[in-house]
Amino acid sequence: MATIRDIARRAGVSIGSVSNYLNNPDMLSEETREVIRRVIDELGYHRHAAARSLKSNQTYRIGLVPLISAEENRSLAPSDNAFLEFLAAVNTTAAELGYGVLLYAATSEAEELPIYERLVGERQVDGLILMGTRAVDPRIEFLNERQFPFVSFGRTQNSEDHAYVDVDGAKGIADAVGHLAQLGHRRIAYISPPGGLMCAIHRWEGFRSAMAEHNLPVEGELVVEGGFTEESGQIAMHLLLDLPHPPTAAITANDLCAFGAMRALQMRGLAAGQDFSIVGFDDIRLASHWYPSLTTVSQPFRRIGSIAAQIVIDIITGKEVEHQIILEPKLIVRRSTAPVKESSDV
Amino acid sequence: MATIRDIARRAGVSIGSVSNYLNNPDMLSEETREVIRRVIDELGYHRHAAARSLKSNQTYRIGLVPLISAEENRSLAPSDNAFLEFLAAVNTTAAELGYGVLLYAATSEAEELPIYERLVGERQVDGLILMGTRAVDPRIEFLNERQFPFVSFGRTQNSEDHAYVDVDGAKGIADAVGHLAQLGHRRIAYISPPGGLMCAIHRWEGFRSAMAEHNLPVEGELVVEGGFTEESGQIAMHLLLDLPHPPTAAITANDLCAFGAMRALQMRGLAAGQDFSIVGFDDIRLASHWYPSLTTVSQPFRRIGSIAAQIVIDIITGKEVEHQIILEPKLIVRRSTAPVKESSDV
DNA sequence: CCGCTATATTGAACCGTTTCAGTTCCCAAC
DNA sequence: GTTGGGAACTGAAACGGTTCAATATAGCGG
Repeated sequence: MATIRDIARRAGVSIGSVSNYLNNPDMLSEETREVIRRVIDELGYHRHAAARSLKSNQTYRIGLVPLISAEENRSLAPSDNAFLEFLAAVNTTAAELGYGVLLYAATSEAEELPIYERLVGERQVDGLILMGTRAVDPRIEFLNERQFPFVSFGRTQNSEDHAYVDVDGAKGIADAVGHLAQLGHRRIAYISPPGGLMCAIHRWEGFRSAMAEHNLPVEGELVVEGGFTEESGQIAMHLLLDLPHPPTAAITANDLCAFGAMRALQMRGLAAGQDFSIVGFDDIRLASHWYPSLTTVSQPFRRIGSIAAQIVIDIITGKEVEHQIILEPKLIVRRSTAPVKESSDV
Repeated sequence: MATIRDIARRAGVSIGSVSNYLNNPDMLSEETREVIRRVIDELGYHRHAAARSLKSNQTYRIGLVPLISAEENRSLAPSDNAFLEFLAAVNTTAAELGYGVLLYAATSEAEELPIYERLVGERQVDGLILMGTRAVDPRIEFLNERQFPFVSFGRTQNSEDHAYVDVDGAKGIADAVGHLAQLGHRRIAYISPPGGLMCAIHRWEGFRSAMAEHNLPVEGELVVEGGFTEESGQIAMHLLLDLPHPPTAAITANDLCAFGAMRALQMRGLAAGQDFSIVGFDDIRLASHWYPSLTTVSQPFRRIGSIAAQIVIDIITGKEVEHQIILEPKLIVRRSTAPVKESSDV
């Protein structure tokens, strides 16, 4: 395969000029550029990425370490459309800016940190995008300490010292509570995201304060820790329906969880959207196609992914821009929520 | 950051020994190994990936170029769970074998080939995994010509000369036809995958021959080209229901398409699984959670992804193994198919 | 005690870029 | 006609590994 030397020889110029053609074209005269252009075309020359990286310390790659559950059950980086939308946007925006996305799978939480250490240590990527932040996140501590460029989707306890994009989960949940309150629901259950996650903390805060604002009591038995899977929603809903004095509505961890909850209702002969109101989170594509269609808090995953890629590349290239962005989610009202039925509210 | 020379100096050995420690540890005496191990631990040393690649011509990365529609409408590399499952498996298996997965988004078909040329030309990856193969696929022609390691998910017209994993789509569709025929359906519609795709050809062959086998006529008006999206299914189904003599069942391009078709039924007051039978393809997770649950041809995406990664890495490392694998799909019968209703079969 | 083999270790050369100090050339200014 | 300065171009050195021919050392039989 052709090297920069082959091009130089064939074009009758020095390797320095060829390199300049590739990196600082306006240092060359138009004639020289033209000659080099022709030879490069002729030979179908491409720069050797590794050689370039070695010398320039840039890989033009950003890394992403998804947590993939081997057994396809409860995973924090949910194996669902939300992640896919996010990834698609990251990937598209990165590609537009000339960056590839390196994926390195972790199959358990314990594997994560070593993978980050390797990616950073081997200089496989110029920057990283994290997801599923915990309140205290060892990955973020590590990257901060190493001063490695990164951005997280989600905040942490100490978010002032790193770049992030996040959705105002508190507001999203508060809107959901408001919506249900307006429909007359008083016994509103809350199926929370998995404990360690920072988003669980924000959302809980939103739930708590919105309930207070609407003068609704938060009852311990109506608060359950769920997960981002159908199964978790199903289990949680069964639990709630087994209570002596069950709720009339539930706000769930995400849309998949909501689907599971709806399934539990169905199994007991209850109709979601009639006998019981369900609110999801995420607004994945199927939410609107579900039956009944799902009322849910919409997260703009494509925008989030695009912004995350943008930010981490800005950091890499040393551009000074806003690095801490919180987007507004939006409550999408559909058919899975309805006015409370007197009968069921014993 | 520490280099191999730092390690060598500090351990009192030559750089060659350190390199051997990393690549051929049994060339060293136990004592030397021990000393080097300690120093490496102490300094948290990792090999510089680019330097390694430059000399050894190996990147320990495999590439994947998903076709991502910017406007999130009809895409060949469908933005749905099927792809995600596949990707998760590729990524997991690759990681197990020490490979990362480099994603480079294409946002249009025209962009694809140039991206492959760059990835190969710049030696960004050691091998590639393709998806959504066309009957005559320029990407495959290019890679074959360059003798670049790759495997495709899906066959082509000339599949003898490249490695692939595929599902026996013909058999899957034939099974679906058999199932519907057994339920008494005679007017079976077929909503096909997009035209250029090789899988469309195989599946069509399966449909045609299975219909013949069951002595059912294939009527032109009951065959529609669809796509891998809900929208396409909805449109196609409306088309079919507008016919003077509509079908009683339909086999669709994939599960999303089936969901769209079911939605069209619903909009006309027809109940899928009662008034009309629908068969999907893929068996994504939501198929079983849908209402009514979807009868569909199950593709083992996780196995496919895992095998694809395995094969391409085998090719890269020069291992001689079976490189052309066809997996059996499996018809999963659920509630969206039922015996034909006499009334609707005018 | 010598030569021989096997094992362990060494370090220079090389991979293909980027970078930068240095050279050449040309023209404007005095 | 000399000088100074800028634009265009050159090529050696460096990036951090891997590889391999050469060397050192140890062990052993005769």
